[in-house]
Amino acid sequence: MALKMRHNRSPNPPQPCMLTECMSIIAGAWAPNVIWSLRAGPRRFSELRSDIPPISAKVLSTRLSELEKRGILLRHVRRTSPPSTEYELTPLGEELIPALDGIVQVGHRLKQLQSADTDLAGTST
Amino acid sequence: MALKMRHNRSPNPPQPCMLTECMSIIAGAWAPNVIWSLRAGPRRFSELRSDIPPISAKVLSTRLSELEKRGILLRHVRRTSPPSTEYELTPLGEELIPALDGIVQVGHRLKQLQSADTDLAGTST
DNA sequence: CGGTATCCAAATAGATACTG
DNA sequence: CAGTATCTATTTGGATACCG
Repeated sequence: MALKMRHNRSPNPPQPCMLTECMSIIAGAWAPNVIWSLRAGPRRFSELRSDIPPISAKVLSTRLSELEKRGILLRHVRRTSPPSTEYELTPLGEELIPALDGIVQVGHRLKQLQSADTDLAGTST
Repeated sequence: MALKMRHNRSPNPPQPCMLTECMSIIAGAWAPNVIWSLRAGPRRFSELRSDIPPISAKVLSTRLSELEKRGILLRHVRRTSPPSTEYELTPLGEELIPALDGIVQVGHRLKQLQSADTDLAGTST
């Protein structure tokens, strides 16, 4: 019988493919920034470009299409002159904000740790 | 004071570079899977390879080095014969788990939504 | 303004072979 | 077992030009 389960070493990773697939939502260097820029409300294409300085129109356009297709954001075109387009997070998209925030928190502490290390290295001789 | 605050259109994106930098912790296709596989306790190199099926030794090795350097995990070498190495999340690394989990939750609902769409499309004629 | 098309550069990943 | 080295393939991003 397969009852000789080890207390650790559990060969029980819950679908790594699922994780990979979910992570692909925010894949690419810029998707998280797009979501982040939209967290406070709708933004237009050129506003997003200013929010996220070195992003090219092509990449921004590509990311926006993908995120729209996945249901993370909505695109709203106004046929004014000049034309105007607004992008806005869906409720589901908004749920990604806390997750991104969590990662930023960890990143922040990581930097503090590294500063502390440097600090100690400098004072220990 | 700067009271003429616009209710939206706020030109106030909190350091997109910071977000980008933090996100780079989990950059690459496999880093999240590595962290995920370690969430239940220490794992050895070959165990991680089995956990995350199609990962090559080179990529796993690269990711592990990066994550170790950043302080997300610890490497513990046992000079036994044959040699054995264990990888383990640091406390900071463990803090990434809830964030990853949040993303997975959203991904999961996204899939449900898409199934619902398909379902409706099939029944509406 | 809000994109798309094309071409090119850089980063990431995979396959294979080899080492301690 | 636990990697590293090398080479190549794929993906991603950037620059520029151009269109509605």
